[in-house]
Amino acid sequence: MAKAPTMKEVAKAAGVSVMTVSRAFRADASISTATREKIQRAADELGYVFDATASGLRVKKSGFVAMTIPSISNSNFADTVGGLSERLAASGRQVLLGYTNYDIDEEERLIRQLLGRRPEAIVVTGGQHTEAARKLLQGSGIPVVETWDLPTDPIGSVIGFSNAKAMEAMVQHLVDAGHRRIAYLGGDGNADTRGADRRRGFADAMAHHGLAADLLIDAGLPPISMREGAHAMGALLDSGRTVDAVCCVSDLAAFGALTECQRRGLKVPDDISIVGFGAYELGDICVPTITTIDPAAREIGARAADLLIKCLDEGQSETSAAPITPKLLIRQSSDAAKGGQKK
Amino acid sequence: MAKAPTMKEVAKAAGVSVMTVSRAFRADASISTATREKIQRAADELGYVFDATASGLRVKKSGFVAMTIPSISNSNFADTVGGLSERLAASGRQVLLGYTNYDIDEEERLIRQLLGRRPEAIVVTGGQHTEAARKLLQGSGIPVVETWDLPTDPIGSVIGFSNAKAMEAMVQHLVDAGHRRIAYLGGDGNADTRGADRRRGFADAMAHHGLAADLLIDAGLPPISMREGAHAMGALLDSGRTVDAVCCVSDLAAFGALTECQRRGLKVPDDISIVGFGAYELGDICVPTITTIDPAAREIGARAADLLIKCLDEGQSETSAAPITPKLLIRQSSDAAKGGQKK
DNA sequence: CTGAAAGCGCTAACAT
DNA sequence: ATGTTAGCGCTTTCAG
Repeated sequence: MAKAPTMKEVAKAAGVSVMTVSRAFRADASISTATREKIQRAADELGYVFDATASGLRVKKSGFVAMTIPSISNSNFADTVGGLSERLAASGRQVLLGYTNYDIDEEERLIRQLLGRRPEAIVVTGGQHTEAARKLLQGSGIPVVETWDLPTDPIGSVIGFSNAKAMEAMVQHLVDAGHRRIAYLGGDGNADTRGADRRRGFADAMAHHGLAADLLIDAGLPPISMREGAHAMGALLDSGRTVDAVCCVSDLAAFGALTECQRRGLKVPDDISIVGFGAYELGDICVPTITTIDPAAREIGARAADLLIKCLDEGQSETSAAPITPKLLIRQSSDAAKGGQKK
Repeated sequence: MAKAPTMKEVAKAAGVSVMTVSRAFRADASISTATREKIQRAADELGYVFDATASGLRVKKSGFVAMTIPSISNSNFADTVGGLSERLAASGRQVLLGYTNYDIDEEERLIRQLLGRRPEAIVVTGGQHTEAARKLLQGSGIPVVETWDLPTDPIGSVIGFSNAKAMEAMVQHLVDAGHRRIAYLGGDGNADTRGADRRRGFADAMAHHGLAADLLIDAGLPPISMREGAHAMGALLDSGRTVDAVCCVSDLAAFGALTECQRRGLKVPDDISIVGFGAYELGDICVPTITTIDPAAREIGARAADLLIKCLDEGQSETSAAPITPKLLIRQSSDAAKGGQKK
C-alpha cells in the first residue's frame, strides 16, 4: 500500500527530467522513441498512474462535465446520462454526476459542490432553480445546458421540450379516440417540475376541449413509480367515479395503474385506456403495450454533449440547439382496435 | 463569463490574507466572527466557489470515492450506487462513477481513468478483472472493495454474495414445488460474470438433484433485459420442448418471458413457473408477481460506504465485512397455490 | 529533443 | 487571531 508514485519518481527511475516524462505522456510532444519507451517501462514498473487532478489545476481544464439529475433510479435520466457520457468519452471527458432527489434546495447544494470540481461545463435537468443556484450557474463562467424542459428564461443553452405541450398532444389523442372522462395520475406538488408541467398541459388541453379536468389523482411525492401508480389507480377506482381513460405522469406509473386494473379484472383498453410518458422499455414489452410519449432521453444527452464539444473545443459560443420533438407512440393500451379482446 | 475567482481575490476584496480566507471556509479554524462575516460577504459578492481540486492536491484528499458498474441503466446497480452515494455524502465525499458496459477490458481502461482522479477508495462490481486491472487496484494504495460477488482471490474487501449459491437455492425452491423440467434463461457468454455464475449455480443444482440441465437458453449478449427475455422465451416455446419452469438471470428477463407467455395465452404459474433474480420493483408489481432473490442492492452500497468510512476516517485496516445474505422471495409466478386461476 | 524555473489554488507549519 | 513561507504534481515558458 505505497503512496501513488509521481512523475518525479518515474523521472528518476528513467534517468530523465520530470518535464520529459510529462512530454512522454502527451501524444503530440516531441520525444525520441527510445526515451519514450524507456519512460513507459519505468512507469509500468512503478505502477504510475497519471494524475489528472494536478494536471487539471495547471492547465485549467478538469476534463469534467458536471450533470445533475433528479434520481439515478429513473431510467429516463439514466439514458440521458448514458448518451452524454458516451459521446463525451470520445473527447476524453468524464461526467461528474449528482442527484437532486427532486429537491430544488438540494440542487443548489449540489451545484455548488459540483462547481467546486471546476467542471468545464454543467448540464442540469429542468429549468427551475433557486435564485442562488441561478446566480451560481450564471457566474460560473462555463457553458450551462438545461435539459428536459423549455425554460422561459434560460440560463445558457437548452436541449429540451415542453412537457405541457407534449401532454396536450396526448390528450388530443385520447379525445380523438372518443374519451371524455379522462383522469390525470401523477405527483400532486411542484417538486417534480416536469410532472407539474405535464399536469398543467393536461388541464389546459381538457379545458380546450371543453372537458372537465376534475379527476386529478394525487400519487404522492416524487419519485412516482409503479407502486405509487398502482395505489393511486386503486384510489381512483375505489372512488366510484366514472373514467374512460387515465393519463399518467410516466410509463412507470401507467404500468402500476395497469396492473391494478388487471388485479381487479378490468380490461385495458376495453374497459379503460391508460397512457404514460417517457417511452420506457417496460411500456413496449408489457401486455398490453402502453401508449406513451418518447422524449428521446438518450438523444437529449447526446445532443448536449455535441453542443458542449462545439463550445469547448471549437470555441463556438453557446449554440441554441433545435428543440427536441417528442413523439407520440400509440400502442395497445389506448387503442381498443389493437388492444385486448373485444368486450 | 469571467474566470472563476480565487481565494486571492476574495482576500484582496476583504482586506485580509489568503490564509485567513482559507480558514474562514473551514468550520474548526479560529477566526473572529467579524472577519468571517466580512470574508463571507466578499465571497458572495464575487460569486466565489471553493476549489475542491486545488485543496485536494494540497491535502492529498480528493473527496472522491470511485465506483465502476456494468451499466447505469440497470436499477440493481443504480440502487447500489444510491446506497453508496447517500451514506458517503454524510462524510462529505462524492462518488465518481464509471460504466464498464459488461466489458472487462473497458473496466481496465476505466479503472485507470478513475485512479487518475486520485480517489480515496475504489469500489468495483464483480471479482473478475484483467491482470493489468488487478495490478492497478493492488498498487493503488487505496482501499478496494469488490461487490456483487464472492471472489476466490479478493483484492481488498468484499461486500457481496455467491451468485451461484443464490441460484442453487432458487432451483431447490422449484424442485420442492414439484418442477423437474427446468430451463435457464440468460446470457450465453461470460461477459456478465454474475450471470455466468448464476448459470453455473443452476447447472450444479440441477445435477445435484439428478436432473438434466439441458435447457440453457441463450438470450444473447448482456445487458439482458425485458426484450431479450421475451425473445428467448419465444425461442424456447417454439422449440416445442417440455418445460415446467424457467429460471431467469434477472427479473427483467423474467418479466419479458412472462409477457411472452401472456401473449401466447399460457398461464403463469399454472402452465409454467417463471422466476427471476434481483428483486426489482417491477417483479413485485406485475401480475403475477415474480418469485426472485433479493440481493439487497442498496445495502451493498451502504455497507461498502460504512466500511470505507471506517478505513478512511478511523484508520482501520480493511475490514472483512460479513457477507450479504440474499433472500429468496417466493411470489405468485412460481406458486400455483397463490398464483393465477386454477387450471 | 531535453531541462530548469515558475506557478496553477490551496493549506500545513511555523511565525507573530 | 492573523500572516508568511513553502510545496502538493503537474505544465507553461524559456533556454539550451
